Amino acid sequence: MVKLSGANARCPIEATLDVLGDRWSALILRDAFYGVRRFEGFRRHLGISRKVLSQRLSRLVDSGVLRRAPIPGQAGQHEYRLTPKGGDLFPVLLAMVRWGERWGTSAAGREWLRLVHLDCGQPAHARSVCDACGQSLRLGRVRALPGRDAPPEAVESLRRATRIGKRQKPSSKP
Amino acid sequence: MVKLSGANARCPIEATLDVLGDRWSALILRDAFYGVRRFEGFRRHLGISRKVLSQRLSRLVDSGVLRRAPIPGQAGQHEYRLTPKGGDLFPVLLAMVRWGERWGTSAAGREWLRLVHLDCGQPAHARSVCDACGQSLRLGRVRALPGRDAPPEAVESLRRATRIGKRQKPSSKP
DNA sequence: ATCATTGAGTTCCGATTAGAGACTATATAG
DNA sequence: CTATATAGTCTCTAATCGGAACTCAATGAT
Repeated sequence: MVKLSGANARCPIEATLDVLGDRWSALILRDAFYGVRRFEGFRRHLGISRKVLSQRLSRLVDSGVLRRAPIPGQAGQHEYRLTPKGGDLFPVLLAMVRWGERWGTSAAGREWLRLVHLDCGQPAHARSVCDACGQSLRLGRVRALPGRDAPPEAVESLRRATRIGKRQKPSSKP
Repeated sequence: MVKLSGANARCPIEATLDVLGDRWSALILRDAFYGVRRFEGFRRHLGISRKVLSQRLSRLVDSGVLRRAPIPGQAGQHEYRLTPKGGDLFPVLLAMVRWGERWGTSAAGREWLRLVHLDCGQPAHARSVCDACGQSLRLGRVRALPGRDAPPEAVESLRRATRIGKRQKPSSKP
């Protein structure tokens, strides 16, 4: 929808937003996780216009998260299925479910969706843990630093963005 | 941006998308996690127009994920800070980072961002685990079912959406 | 005291995009 | 042969976006 801004072009969050950053695309993927596969299925469940659905599906296919495959017995019909790349968005959706259940305006306290973890049979509430130590990743305990491949202008741009308002004297007496 | 569709009005993912479903809002929150707090900081780092930034910040404040507070020494100036509700979106962002690092077009294999987990000192890569049993939540191992409070029309709507194309005979001989 | 600058917006304008709905094309059921 | 279902495309209008200019208050510099 919007092209990437230069300095942040490789930011992994923006890369994800290229796929999920549009409301309809996110909802289509949610429906795909629910098991919807057909054009008319998405259209009816989402109440989206055909034009926009067509555009979004094409984009999702182009970006490799959905695959369009003809249905064998049904000539002229096809289905949209998650690729491995698309399936890997599942944790993002799970995190959204968790937040929505906790904080969503009309969702709070209600069980709209029941996720069952087949491995343990319990309701599955997603928790984000550190890959390395297994502890929960909480906001204050994670420090975001520029990575090895962060372009200098991105680092500089962020540094300036966090420094607004702290007016240092540009020159005292030399 | 878009109002919720009736049958899914309480879906927790849609509740989350009310906040994160717009690209700019998501990027503003990302910057907030990076530590950006001021209007001009967001504007400069994101390259967003003042008008849209103003609208988005107002919306994020209205929805309770950011708090607008005056800066003591600096009359007329204020900063936008994450509320607890906003800070709780962190896992969603972490999941996006993870996906972007794995699959993002230009991000794959590059370390643009380095997240350090202060509790263990290692690079923090988020993993989604089941709250109950602690195992990783993988797509095929989680079944999504309608919850206790799912309105019947939502269940019915989804059922129909996943049944498209399986033409059953509507009536055999009575 | 005055002038320039910065922060934080608002307003206006032209260009995009979205959505509603009509229209098309193909396949199958009866 | 006709009606219906799937999967789109096309057109038209309404909303939204980005850009630039404008406002307004508070500093900082001269």
